[in-house]
Amino acid sequence: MTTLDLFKALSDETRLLSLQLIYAEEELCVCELMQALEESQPKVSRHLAQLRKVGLLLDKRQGQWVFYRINPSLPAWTRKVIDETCLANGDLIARNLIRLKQMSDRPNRVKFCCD
Amino acid sequence: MTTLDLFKALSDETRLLSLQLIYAEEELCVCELMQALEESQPKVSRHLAQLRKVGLLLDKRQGQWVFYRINPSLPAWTRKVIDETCLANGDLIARNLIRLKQMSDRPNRVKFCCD
DNA sequence: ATCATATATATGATTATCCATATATAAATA
DNA sequence: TATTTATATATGGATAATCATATATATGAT
Repeated sequence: MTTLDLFKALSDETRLLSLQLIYAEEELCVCELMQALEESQPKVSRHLAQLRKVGLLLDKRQGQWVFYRINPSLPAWTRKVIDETCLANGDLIARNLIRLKQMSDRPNRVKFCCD
Repeated sequence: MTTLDLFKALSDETRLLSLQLIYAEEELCVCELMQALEESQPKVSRHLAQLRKVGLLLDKRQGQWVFYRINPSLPAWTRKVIDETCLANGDLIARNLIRLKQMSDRPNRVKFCCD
C-alpha cells in the first residue's frame, strides 16, 4: 500500500466512517455497517472491498456473514495515523454507534483462539 | 477543516509531495515547487491553493514570490498525522529535493522575527 | 436427505458525478 | 516590459452510485 493509496482510501466518507466503526467495534459485518451507516448493501460492500483491496482491512467468513477487521500487520506509521484519526474523531461516529446498538438480530460472533 | 477534508487534500500525488517538500524545507514558493516536481505552474498553483483553502498551508507574499508553509495552528492530531506521514516517507521526495538543490536562482528569503 | 426459500454478500453493467489537467488569460510585482 | 502567481473554461479520466443478478449459506418442510 502506497502512501497515496492510504489517503485515497480514507478520502471517502463511507470508507472513513466504516473504518472508524470497525476500529471502535473490533470487527463488523456488512449488514451491521448497513444499519450503522444507513447505506445500501452494494454501497457498503463495495467500499469495504476497496479497503480490503488496499490492505487496510481483512475479512473472514463466519457462516453467512463476512466480518471485516483492521489488518493487524500494517506498517507502524500507518497504524499510528489510523489510531490518531480514530481517537480524535470519536464524535463523528456517535450517531452510527447508537444505531448499531439499537440493531436487533446482530449476528453472534463465534470466538476462536487464533482467528 | 473536517477529517474528510484533510484526507481528500492528501489524496493527490501533487498535493502530497508538495506538503512533504514544504515540510522538509520549512517554506517554498510556487516556482521552487515547479522545479522540484517538474510540473506546470498552473498545476502547482492550483494544488497549493487547495491546500491553503482547506487550512493546511499558509501563504505570504514576499516581493514577487508567494511562499507557502504549513499552518502552525493545526489541531494536535492533524499535526501528528502530517508528522508521521512525512517522517516515514522521506524517500518519496528524495529526487525532488535533489532537483530543488540543483535549482539556480532560488529566491532569497527575507527573515523577519515573527512571520 | 432433498428441495424450496430466505438471508447475506459480492459483482457486472450502466449511469452519474467529481476531479485533475491543459490552455489561455489576467493580475500583481519588479 | 519581464517575472511570478492566480484564475477561468473546457475536456478527459477517474471514482462513485445504482440496479439487477449471481453466489454462498442457512433454515424449514417434505
